[in-house]
Amino acid sequence: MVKPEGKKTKGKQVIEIRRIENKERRQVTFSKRKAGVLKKASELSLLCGAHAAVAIFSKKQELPQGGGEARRANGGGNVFAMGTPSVDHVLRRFARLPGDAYLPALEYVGGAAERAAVEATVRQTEETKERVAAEAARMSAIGAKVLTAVPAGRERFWWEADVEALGEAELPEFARALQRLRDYVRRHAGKLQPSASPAGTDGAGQPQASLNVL
Amino acid sequence: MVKPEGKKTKGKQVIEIRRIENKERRQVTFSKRKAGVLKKASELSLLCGAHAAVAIFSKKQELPQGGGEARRANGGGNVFAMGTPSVDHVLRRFARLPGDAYLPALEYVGGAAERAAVEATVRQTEETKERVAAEAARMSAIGAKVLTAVPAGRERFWWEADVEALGEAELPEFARALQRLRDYVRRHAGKLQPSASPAGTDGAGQPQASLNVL
DNA sequence: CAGTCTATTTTTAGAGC
DNA sequence: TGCTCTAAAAATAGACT
Repeated sequence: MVKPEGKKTKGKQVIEIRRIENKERRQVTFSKRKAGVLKKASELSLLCGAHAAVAIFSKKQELPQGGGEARRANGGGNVFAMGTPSVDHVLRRFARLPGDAYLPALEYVGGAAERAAVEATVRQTEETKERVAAEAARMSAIGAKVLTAVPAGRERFWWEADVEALGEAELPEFARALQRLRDYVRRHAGKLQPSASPAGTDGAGQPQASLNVL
Repeated sequence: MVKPEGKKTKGKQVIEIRRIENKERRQVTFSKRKAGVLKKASELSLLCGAHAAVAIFSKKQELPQGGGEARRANGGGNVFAMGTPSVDHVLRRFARLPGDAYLPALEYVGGAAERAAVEATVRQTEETKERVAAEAARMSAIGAKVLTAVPAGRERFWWEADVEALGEAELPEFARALQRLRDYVRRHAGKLQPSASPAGTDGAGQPQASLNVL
């Protein structure tokens, strides 16, 4: 009988599903599982033709009672990721876009179409901010909003602003703005009679683009 | 030697990650994997203390070129789910809230806190719509937006309105509203100097609640 | 559809590069 | 952080209830 020579590793161990206190282990687990969730989500999307989006922030947005400046300074560390419609797992390889400077810690996982669109627009920089915005708006419901919570820093588009920080500083006014939009939607959602589209003066650019975003 | 008696099942089979054509199989897989993704996401959130949100729509939002009415009529079939911060897997059991009538096809997976808040407000019905809205706004960046894309029907709050349908019908005006909000954010995001919070007249309700939502 | 029950396929904890 | 490797834990395709 050959001596078993012992197992090389202990293999996957059972762990309780509760906050991992060891910072290092937590970080490793975060990376691994983040990838896992994204993969699963994209597979679900692909397999069942369903819209799916995932957003993951590396650290809880605790809002340390007004540490805005500090937060913005420390690099944000706001990891983030999102996926939409179908998505080939391979796309996850494209963590960074060419116009990387604009999308720092952003891990992009999206439909090839959206991704290409964003990438293209990003290249055109400044003058196309509006178009990028429109593009983002056309993305999945979550997608757009998510793009809104990218870590802060300079040279970002509005939709990349750190909404967190903004919330801390401009909460009152921002809340009011949000309220306005809310009211607006509530008002129109009520009499939502799919009549012929008012064929009005749109501001989005693309004609009947599907605006499935708030 | 005992006759193996043959295996009872073929066990998990390998499947290609591409759209499952068989509608039935697709539906089953959807259910199973949806649960899987949600679980994974909540575990990641719990294990690493990260904000995580998942949104899954049962059917791709293809927007059949103006089938608004039809879409709203056929029950939408718009399954949806979202998760935030921590989340005990058990919470997924609470697929339906007491005030179920208001949250039909909504599968809720969220922090105990948020969930409780929403549940409570939902119970107070009509007169508390505003509070529910505020609550939603206080949820994770994605959360709020997601709540916005719930399947259509009657007796829903604005944030449950079928933004898809709305987009088709009111696109122009809606786009303008969105644009306004956009401009607003862009304008203030620029001079984002984390000064002392203006301590102004908020409209959200809870004092320094973290408004990490667009 | 939501569970149940296998037999397998996947994912991943742990340790190291 | 990103990979690699291994062994064991989880997820899940398929078939049924």
